[in-house]
Amino acid sequence: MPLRVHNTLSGEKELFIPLEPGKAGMYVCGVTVYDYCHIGHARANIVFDVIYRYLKYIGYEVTYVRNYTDIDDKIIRRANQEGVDYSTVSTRYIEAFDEDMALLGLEKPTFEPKATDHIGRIIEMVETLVAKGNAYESEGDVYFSVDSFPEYLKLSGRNLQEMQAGARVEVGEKKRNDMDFALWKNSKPGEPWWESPWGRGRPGWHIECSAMSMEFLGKSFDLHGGGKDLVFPHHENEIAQSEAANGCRFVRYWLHNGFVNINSEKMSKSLGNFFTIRDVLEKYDPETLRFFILSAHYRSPLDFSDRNLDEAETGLERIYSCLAAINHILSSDEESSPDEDLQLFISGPELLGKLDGVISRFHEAMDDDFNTALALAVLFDTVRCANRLIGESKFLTRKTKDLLSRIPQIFSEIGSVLGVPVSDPSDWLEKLKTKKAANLDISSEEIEKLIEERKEARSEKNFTRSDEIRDTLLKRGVRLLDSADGTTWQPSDI
RNA sequence: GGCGGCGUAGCCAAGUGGUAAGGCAGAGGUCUGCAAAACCUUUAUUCAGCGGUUCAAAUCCGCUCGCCGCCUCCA
Repeated sequence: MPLRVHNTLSGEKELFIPLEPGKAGMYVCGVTVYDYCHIGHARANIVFDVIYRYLKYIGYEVTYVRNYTDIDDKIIRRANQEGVDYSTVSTRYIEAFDEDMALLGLEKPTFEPKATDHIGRIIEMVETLVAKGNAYESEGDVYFSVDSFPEYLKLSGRNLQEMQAGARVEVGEKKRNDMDFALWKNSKPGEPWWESPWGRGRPGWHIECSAMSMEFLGKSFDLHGGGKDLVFPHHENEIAQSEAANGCRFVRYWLHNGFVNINSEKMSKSLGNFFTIRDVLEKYDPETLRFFILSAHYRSPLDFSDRNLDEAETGLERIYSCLAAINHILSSDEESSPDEDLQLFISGPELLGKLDGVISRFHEAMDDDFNTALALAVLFDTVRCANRLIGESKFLTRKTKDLLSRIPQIFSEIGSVLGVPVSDPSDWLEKLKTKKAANLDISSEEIEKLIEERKEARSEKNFTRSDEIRDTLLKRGVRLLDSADGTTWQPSDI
């Protein structure tokens, strides 16, 4: 099945046909670097990371550009508050962003341009727009004239007249039309500036993305992504600038991810209801966060809560437990006899059939507008079937092992696209245990001592005492696990 | 007010015309001295409500109710 993507421009899923066969150009609006990133940023970046990886996985040569907007009102305001240069602020948060993305396991885009490295391009573009009559200078500012671009608002499906009638649009005497937006801003005293034909100034908000995408991907390219909240005005304005300046279609497919919500409300800086990526990674593994984000379709809202993260953790643990069990079986040197080797237990054929279909089911899911939730379900389906085979096999034949050995390979292939699961199973499980154990108020020596005492009690059939020890430990957050090999323990809230 | 989206089991979540994926929790079972853990099995005659189109609808159309987003910086 060919790839289909939901295009905001048409509001429908469309067949993905790139400009050049075999190649894909993709631009994603990065962050304005004035603060630490929150989970909403994590979602956007993880979603487009997966899209980038999937495009490569199905054979496209992808050029992926994700910018840093490193000059903007909020950066300047922050710098003024701290009494430092704007670049001190932007540099700090660019580094923080890079660290966060690395922790989340994101692949590096092909290019990560900064707006301030492309001021020349931006000025050229503004000059073109002025020359073509789509923009005008006014007291050192340059504005885009929305009346000069008849298709304005085609992405968000709004109506210009109605928006102008809206009471919330501020009247600016410098503008010819209230809806006109700044391409270039005259810099006030104390603000950073660059020389331009209109005097010293700095770029407006939207123009940097138009200039940088054109620089790296050309006047027209395949995919442009970002959060839903960028549809208007940011992407609408990008379209107006780019198409007016270049006289051709700007972007073929517009992709927008849904928000992360807190109690069904959008997480945002202005509402103050946000968690930074750093906050969350203190409590949860990056793969858990990724798994959580991918468990919903990228366009749907996603409710963020400890409970939902815990559920994601439990789900991922199920996958890793299965993989660990398989690894354990494959590494054991237990041998069966030659005629037993050909046997496969009842679930064998079922698992065989499943395994043959896993990759194509994964493709189907992802080809349908990157349905990662469905893709994850394919993994669970395989896990259940594998567990059943392991459970009912009285002894492990060569044939069983061969069959099971395909699972880690398949999961690793899928993991290379989704970014989960990508860890060594026992390492990941061990890490989870360690994390939980850190909250206990009892030392492992103490626990081991009690386990030893309980072992003696049990050998004497003193079950009253042994159960007492077990209960005591459980109250302190330690769960005992009896097995044929002896007793081990784990934190009880796993 | 304008535009857009959503409403699927206790919870999370796929499915957008052919008779409800998957996960978590719950229940039953295997195992166990008893447990726990693990694993297996199982859990929606029904998709917010009401009408309509159709041989057939959670899926299409209309209306109603509820929630959310954008319209101002925002992933």
